Amino acid sequence: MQSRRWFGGAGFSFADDPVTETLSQAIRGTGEELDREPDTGVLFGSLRGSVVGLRYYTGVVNKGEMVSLVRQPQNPYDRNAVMVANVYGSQVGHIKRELAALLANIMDNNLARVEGVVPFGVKNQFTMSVVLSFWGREENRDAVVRQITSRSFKLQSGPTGFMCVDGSRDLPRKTVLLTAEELKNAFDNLFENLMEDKIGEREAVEAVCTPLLPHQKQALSWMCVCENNTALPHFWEVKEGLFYNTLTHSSVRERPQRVRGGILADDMGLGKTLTTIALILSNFHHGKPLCEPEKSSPEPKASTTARKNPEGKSGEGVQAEVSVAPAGHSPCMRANQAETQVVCVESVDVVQEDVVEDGDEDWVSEKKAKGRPQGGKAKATTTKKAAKTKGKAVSTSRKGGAVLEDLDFAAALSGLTQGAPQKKSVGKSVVSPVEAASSQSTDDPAARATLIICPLSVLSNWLDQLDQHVRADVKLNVYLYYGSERNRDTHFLSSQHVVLTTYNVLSADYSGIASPLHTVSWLRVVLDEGHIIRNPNAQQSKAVLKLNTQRRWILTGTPIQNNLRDLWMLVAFLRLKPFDVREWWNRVIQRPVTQGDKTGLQNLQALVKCVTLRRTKTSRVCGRPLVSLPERSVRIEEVELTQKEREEYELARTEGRSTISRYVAEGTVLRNYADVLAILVRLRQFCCHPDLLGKTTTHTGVVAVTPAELRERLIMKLRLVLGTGSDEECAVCLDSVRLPVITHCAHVYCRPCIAEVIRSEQEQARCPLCRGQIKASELVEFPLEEEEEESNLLENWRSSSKVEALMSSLLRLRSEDDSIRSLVVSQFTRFLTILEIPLREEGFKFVRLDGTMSQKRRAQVIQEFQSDAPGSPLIMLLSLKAGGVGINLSAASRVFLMDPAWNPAAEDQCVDRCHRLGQKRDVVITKFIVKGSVEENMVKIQRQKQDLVEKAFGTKNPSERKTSRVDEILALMEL
DNA sequence: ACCGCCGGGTGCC
DNA sequence: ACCGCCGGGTGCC
Repeated sequence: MQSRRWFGGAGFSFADDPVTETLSQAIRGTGEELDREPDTGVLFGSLRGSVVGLRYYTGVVNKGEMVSLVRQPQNPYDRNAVMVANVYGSQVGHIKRELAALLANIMDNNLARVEGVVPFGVKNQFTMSVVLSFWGREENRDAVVRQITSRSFKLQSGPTGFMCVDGSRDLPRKTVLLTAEELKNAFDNLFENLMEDKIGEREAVEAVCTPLLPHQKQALSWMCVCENNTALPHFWEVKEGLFYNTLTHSSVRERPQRVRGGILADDMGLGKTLTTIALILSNFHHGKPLCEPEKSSPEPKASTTARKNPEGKSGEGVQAEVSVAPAGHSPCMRANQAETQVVCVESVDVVQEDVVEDGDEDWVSEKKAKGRPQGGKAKATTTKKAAKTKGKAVSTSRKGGAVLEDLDFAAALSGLTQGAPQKKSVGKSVVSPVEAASSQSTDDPAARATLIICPLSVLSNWLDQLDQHVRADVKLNVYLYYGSERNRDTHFLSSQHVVLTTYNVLSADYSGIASPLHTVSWLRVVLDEGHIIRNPNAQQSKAVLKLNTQRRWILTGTPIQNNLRDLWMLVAFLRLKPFDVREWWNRVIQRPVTQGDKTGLQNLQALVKCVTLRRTKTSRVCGRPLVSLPERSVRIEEVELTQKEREEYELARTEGRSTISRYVAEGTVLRNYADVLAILVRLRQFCCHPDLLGKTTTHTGVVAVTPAELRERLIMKLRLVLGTGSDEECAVCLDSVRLPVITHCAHVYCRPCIAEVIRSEQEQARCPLCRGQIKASELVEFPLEEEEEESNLLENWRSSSKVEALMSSLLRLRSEDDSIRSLVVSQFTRFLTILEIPLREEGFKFVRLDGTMSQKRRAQVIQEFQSDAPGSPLIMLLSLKAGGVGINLSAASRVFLMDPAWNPAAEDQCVDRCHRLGQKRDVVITKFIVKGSVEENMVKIQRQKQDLVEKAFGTKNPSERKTSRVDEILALMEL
């Protein structure tokens, strides 16, 4: 019989078991095409079938529980085989042969996604019923129905009452639907109020020389608990010897792997970096510190220059601060050494959790193996006692000066009981988090390095902060894994304390043959700005998922922007079972939530809550604000145009209005969207400076005749839409446009996004915005030209009202207090160029930061601006979206916003770069608004926008967005 | 599986 | 005895 099992075996668990890995990969792999739109499929109907061969597998399925159907084309007995697996990836059985033939046909041809629900409970011994439902695109309905009926199965319409996740009843679940507004609010608040009341505080170890603020101590405490506490999240219970998940109502025999890590989603500026550094130093194996200061020989802070500068000559791949002491004698290694005195075997946090060790469990389970239920209480007591006994054993088991550490002890215990059946049955313990050290005992104790992955822009920030917050006499090995000369030796990497790298390097390595970063067994992986990996199709996301580590952290200020799907990737990275498998995420969370199902949302909230800590700048702890930032005030300075400027402006405005009116009359606004936008951009540019338009003064809107002319026109539009730094979004990915291309119908997308549309729709490809025909060959991108007329711009330089307004503000400021630094912000980089002239003339020392600069140059500029050395610049010219989040410009306390942005959040984000932790002065923001212009209207709309309750996330389709944007434009033009 | 199916043993009652 | 019937072995794909 054994030999007939070609796949699977006795109750396998998740990641550790290679077989399961294959299985979950198989599950992941299925239906990926359809999974791309999990919430758009239509239900064709359902039918009852049977699952056979139950007795060969260990997967348990409860009444009403969902199962997944996985094709097994390689099955030696039947190439049509369809395997049935439960939520945790354990195989349950197979679909009966004849039905499997039908499903194979449907699944292989991608005609429908097939989902299974088991209507009757666990007692099925040999076969069981399964209700299969078929979801897919409407155009495939006929084919599916035909397939089913031709094989004389009967398709019932509707879900036949067994669709519920919560399968306690055989009745269709009553779904409580939420209104869009409720949903939106709930979603907005998803990440709010996640502060656990019981969260304690924890001091960092001495090695961290910066004192932690109270909220940072809380975060540290929380992070340590997340890492050390092997208890399962509260939605797991032990029921009748099985691990039961209250979210999915399903059970597993094997203890699911607990998430060790989470999402630290604090607002930026609250010190996520510092807290993470504190975590690295404070919580090595078993809650003990990684490094302690070398008290014997305090060394002067040395060689900081080497680590500081990723761009130094040899710059890249520097070993920062080489540890001199042989590894074994380094204090940093102590945690691993048996002969060292153990300071605290269990951290305070762990002790609270009522630990039950592996061995104890077995002991308990054997005791009560026969006499079933009842006395749950008695069992719990036994468990507790066992825990206590064990605790004692640990603290007294010194043998020849060696102390058995808790886990070693646990391992020893489980070793003794190896012969006993590996069945894990623990009495229903009083404390809901069920512990078992089993997951830990599989950890590689040699793993010691933390890998930090961040965007290039904050790489230097990490180095700075490590330098700043770690005591100089602590030998922390930090290796910057970056640049072509980086050391790829895995032993070397493994021996570091911290390895720092970027997402780009990671994905570059990953696409290679043997990725060093994927070979190392990490103690911890930290994703800084973790929202970067929200697109699961991205190479860097895939690379990140494949890292081999015990603990996983995501640092982000913006865990989700507007789409539930963003969250999945984070969940998958954390391996939050079982939702790291797309199917369960879709079925349990995504589809229900997008359909407005209240329980779906509650599940989502529970899920998020158990892995996330988020505080905002305005959060309060015990009634006190988290951080006390200096005041910030906004004043609007109205700018009057000169007579001549006004005339020019009115001319352009009148022309623009008539063009747009014509589109409105023709009903072609949407189709001429880029044109409309261009008109608007032109007016906004006029408000800043008449020369901003450059050579784009040609009239748009005129129908082009020759292809060259058309191309020229499209490029011009593209430049108008994007080149100015306005925040246009791609209608496919709904993100800011990257690698912009413009279609012949004048709509702008990211090249990869629209290329994918064209690839998948082939000849029928249509523009997502206007449904016009599009072809790959007709996509126009920016030519690599420019710059000839830049000098022209500066030679015939003239001023403008807004320039004058800024200059007089700056001059006044300098005469009042010449230590105050300012950010001068515009969306138009050309405007920044124009501003350079008068700044130079008046003898202001300034730097400039915009999106065209190399990362290297950016870091230099930021450092220069932040430096308090005499003669350092007073002003930074900053393009609104340059550098993204996370840049620290706290040296500035004045912000001049030269032109209003579409998106008030972009302005806020920009201001936040100086109004953040470390800011000593009150921050004053000045917004220049030209009186009687589009700018005034933009400010009005910004205000309305803030009050506006938008429709729920994700569901809003791109053209809808554009429609509302068009409404805005009409309002701006007073049409 | 308290089934169905297979195949060997068996063969009036 | 080329059947029926009985009862044991057996059992997913």
